[in-house]
Amino acid sequence: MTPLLIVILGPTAVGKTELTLSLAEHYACPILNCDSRQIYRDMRIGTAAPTQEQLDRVRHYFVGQLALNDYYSAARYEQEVLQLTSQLFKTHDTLILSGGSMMYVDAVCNGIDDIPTVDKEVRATLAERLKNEGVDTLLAELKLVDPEHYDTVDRRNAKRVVHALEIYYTTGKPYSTFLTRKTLRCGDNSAQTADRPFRILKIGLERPREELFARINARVDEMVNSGLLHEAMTLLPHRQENALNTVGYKEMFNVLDGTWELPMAIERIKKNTRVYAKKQMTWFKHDTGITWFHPDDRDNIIKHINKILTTGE
RNA sequence: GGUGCCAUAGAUCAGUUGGUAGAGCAAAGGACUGAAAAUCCUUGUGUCCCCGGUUCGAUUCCUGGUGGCACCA
Repeated sequence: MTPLLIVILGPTAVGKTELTLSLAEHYACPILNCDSRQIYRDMRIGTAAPTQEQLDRVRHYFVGQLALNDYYSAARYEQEVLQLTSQLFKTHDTLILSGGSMMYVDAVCNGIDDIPTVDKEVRATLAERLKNEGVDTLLAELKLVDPEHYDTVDRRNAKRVVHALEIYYTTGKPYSTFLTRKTLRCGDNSAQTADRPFRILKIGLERPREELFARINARVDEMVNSGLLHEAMTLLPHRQENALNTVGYKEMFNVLDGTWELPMAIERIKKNTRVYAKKQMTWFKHDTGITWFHPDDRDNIIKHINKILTTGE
């Protein structure tokens, strides 16, 4: 029988953590967390990472294992997950991957093109040039070195323009030559599905918007009560790290700077979290391979999984 | 009870020297290939409080009403 990777996904605060724990206990399997921020140490409160008590209940991977200045990416996550699953499937028929980082989910389920990692110095140089010369100069340069990508790139998005140049200056080859799939996103008709030595079952969790937003607001209040501001204070020296370019911390840094009052920051965290949840739903909406459930509908979720399990191949 | 000020988008307000309106915020929609909780794009019709008057035409001016705020009794 081909092993099964159960992927639990959905917007932030929908209730993935609790349901996933419950499923992991039911199927006696570990959890592969799929969250680009919970994977860092020292950001526990603001990322709503699994608590110590939850970590004790079920073996977790990809939680709190990176330092704030460690480089990471969706591609690296894909590799590490594939490596880990090849080990874990020796002793488990079923594994659970759970999280809301859209690109990470798709990298695992769908694969991601093989693009080199950007050279550190190239990145620094281009960041400096963007600051001094502006996007237009870099855009003109991209047009010269990679006209194909120039045609399709979002030219208002400096980050994309810069990245294409980073790849060009790192490898000497145009960025577009590394792209073999039309799109990354799952569910797109043009998307290729990666060839994996396991089956993938995608379960989406959703709630009515008002219900989800109420949970987000409540969770932010909880974070604040649990010491989010203090956590942000301890992280302040590392604020320039990408890991901390994250909802919850950005706003609290403003409070610590004295530019915002705390209530203002709390409102903005709630708002920005709602916006993030909306972006996640927009992304996942396209994926026709997802079966959607309410997080409270545990029995039907298990029924659904069992049906897939018993069909074997 | 008297006097003054205010009444316009979800809330806060701008504005139209009379030709039926607009900002920031909130909200909504979308894109997405090694930094993705990132980054970027798009979207503002609403009895301009109500009845009447003046006017070719009133949200704008005038009378009266209603509601709110302030001050005086």
